[in-house]
Amino acid sequence: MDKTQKITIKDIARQTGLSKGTVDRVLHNREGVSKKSYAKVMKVIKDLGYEPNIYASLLAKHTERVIAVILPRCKSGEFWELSDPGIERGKEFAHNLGINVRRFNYDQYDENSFRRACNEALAMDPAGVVLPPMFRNETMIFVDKLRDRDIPHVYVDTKLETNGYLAYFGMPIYQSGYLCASILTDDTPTNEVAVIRIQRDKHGQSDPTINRREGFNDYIAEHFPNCRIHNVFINPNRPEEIDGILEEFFRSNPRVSQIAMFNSRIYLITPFLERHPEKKYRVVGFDNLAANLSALRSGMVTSLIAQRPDEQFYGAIKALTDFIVFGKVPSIRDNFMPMDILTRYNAEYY
Amino acid sequence: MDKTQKITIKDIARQTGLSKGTVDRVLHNREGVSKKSYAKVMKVIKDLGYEPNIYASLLAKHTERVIAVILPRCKSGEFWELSDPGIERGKEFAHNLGINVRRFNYDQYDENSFRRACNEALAMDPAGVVLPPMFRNETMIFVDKLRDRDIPHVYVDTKLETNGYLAYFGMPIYQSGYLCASILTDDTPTNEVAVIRIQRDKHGQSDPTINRREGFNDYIAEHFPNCRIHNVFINPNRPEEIDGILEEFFRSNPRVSQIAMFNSRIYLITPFLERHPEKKYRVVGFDNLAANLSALRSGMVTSLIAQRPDEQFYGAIKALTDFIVFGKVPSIRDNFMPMDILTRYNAEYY
DNA sequence: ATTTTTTCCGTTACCGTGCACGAATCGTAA
DNA sequence: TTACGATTCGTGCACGGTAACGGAAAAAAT
Repeated sequence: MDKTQKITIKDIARQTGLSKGTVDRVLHNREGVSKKSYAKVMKVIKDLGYEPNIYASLLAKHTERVIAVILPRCKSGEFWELSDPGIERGKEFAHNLGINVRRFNYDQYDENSFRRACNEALAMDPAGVVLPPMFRNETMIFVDKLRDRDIPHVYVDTKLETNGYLAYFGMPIYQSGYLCASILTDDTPTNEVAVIRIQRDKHGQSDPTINRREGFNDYIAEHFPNCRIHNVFINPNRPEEIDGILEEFFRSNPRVSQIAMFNSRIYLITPFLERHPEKKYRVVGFDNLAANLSALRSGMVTSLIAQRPDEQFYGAIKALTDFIVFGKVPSIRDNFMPMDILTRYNAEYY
Repeated sequence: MDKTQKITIKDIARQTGLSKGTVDRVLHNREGVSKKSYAKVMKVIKDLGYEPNIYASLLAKHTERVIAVILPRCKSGEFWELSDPGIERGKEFAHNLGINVRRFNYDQYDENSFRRACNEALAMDPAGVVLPPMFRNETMIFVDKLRDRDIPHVYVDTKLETNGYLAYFGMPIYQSGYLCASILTDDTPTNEVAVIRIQRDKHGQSDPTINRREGFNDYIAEHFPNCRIHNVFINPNRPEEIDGILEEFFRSNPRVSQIAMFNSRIYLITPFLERHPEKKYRVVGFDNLAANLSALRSGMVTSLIAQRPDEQFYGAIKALTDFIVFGKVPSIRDNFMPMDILTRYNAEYY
């Protein structure tokens, strides 16, 4: 308890017969301290269990420190917007400890714009960086620069298998696919399922849905080896085509009644679903976008699996702040967020 | 941004032609300030957008402030233990803002012990109190005393319909029953379900399972009006009887294959379930106790609905701290936690 | 008008750290 | 021994706010 008066630098100075200036030098590993004094101070610090007073420290130190958060520009209704509240909470947390959080946005389909955002962040000489590694190569280059300058960084969403990162906050992607399959089939015998996929020209971006699909396929293979998985491709840039494709597919495969989608755009198929309420499709998608939630509420979508992007960013900023201010290395390096199962009956509380 | 130098009380003193002492008095509503000066200071504070520096404040203020958390003694493996990590996180948060969190425990079946804990807390002259209102009457009396002393309090878990509380953090209990029914039936036609209930001599305690049962019954009535709900009573204090009761019931009701339980003790029936793996019961319970989780992993329990008791306490302590330190009144007074649906495939990430 | 009381306000000494400045001490070479 | 640079260390102010102390001004009482 705090019954005993808190130990201060002055106490240590007195105990060692040195001055607070010297104690301060030891505490910050600054040069100009003899080995003997250094050892003496360290010993007393340990014996007395000294803990610095952060208020006093923050008050006396007037360097502006900033954490850079580099992420795709949040378009309204899209995935990255979900991380917003988490960033705000992180900002508040960091602010209480004297650190500003600044965001650097880029176009998630434009590698150059990503590079620009990174450089912009670097120019601020940040005390730490949070980013999802959207473009593999550019991220590697950027992270190397950070390492040169001793700037810690934390990955969110996905991570790179480099080992310089301080922490990672994301979802267990493979398992999310596995979970998706278990919900879709509800563990009851299943012969055919449809997976709606998105046709896209690759840009060297990391694509978490690949991993997720593996988990899905594995679950199906393990539990229902005879189940057939149909792949249906749609193109979000040609919304007018989608309905036709779906109509066509489900007309020729009338026995398929379970539908999954591995990205956040399950809402794309709701118009189709709404035209076939009698079919009672079982539909599982990902992420609690507003459009997805409304499909959930109306009963078109059965379940959504949500990954708390906000918690990811909050966790990342908090971990970075703790490291910068207190020197605390995160006890867990790879942090997996819970996968929330949302149905129409619990969605409104998320 | 913080480009412009932060406004300090010295700035305000200069602007108003008064001294920092007076400004300080105004800021804390202390007496001894003329109306004229008061108004002048308030105006300048507003004009310049002054925000106090909490570090300096915390540093200069040497009063020990404490938040009292009054809750049942956490027995290992029982419900209240789940709130522990949340209290710890809250403690850390509060600590960063110069507030200590102290717990006061009592026996959850003993009203006198609850009263003693309350008085003990009161004797510390706390700056705020967090408590689940376990005993209605005693809580009312206690809360009245708090109000007399202007001590804010926050309810967790359940709330009383008094209106003196600062905030409430809990789960939507009725809806949790509704959700439970929807998961148990998976929206497919159902004729019979079993609800395992606990026989207990009432002690004037609040019993959230009543409300939950209502939600459950309503869902069933709305969706499957012909479904029969069997009530099976067991007594946790006579564990040796439980198996016999269950065997007996399910022998005479062989068509019942869906089981729900509204308290946190679904684990009580796993021995029975394990002896009948061929029946493939669909089982839904509440709360992620260690014992429940292991039943989930082994496949005996289908789903658990968890209510994040830790988040409740964290939220409560945070809200109280924000109120005490910054005077912030919570933007949302009644805060409902998400109801997490846990299955064997996502449970390990909670 | 003078004294007493009350109201109002400025001054000042902190709180615990950070850091710049300059002084003391040490080692080494002339 | 003296001189001189390099180390090592102590001193003191600053950070922004708090609150006790006591003095000045205003109001009330004599």
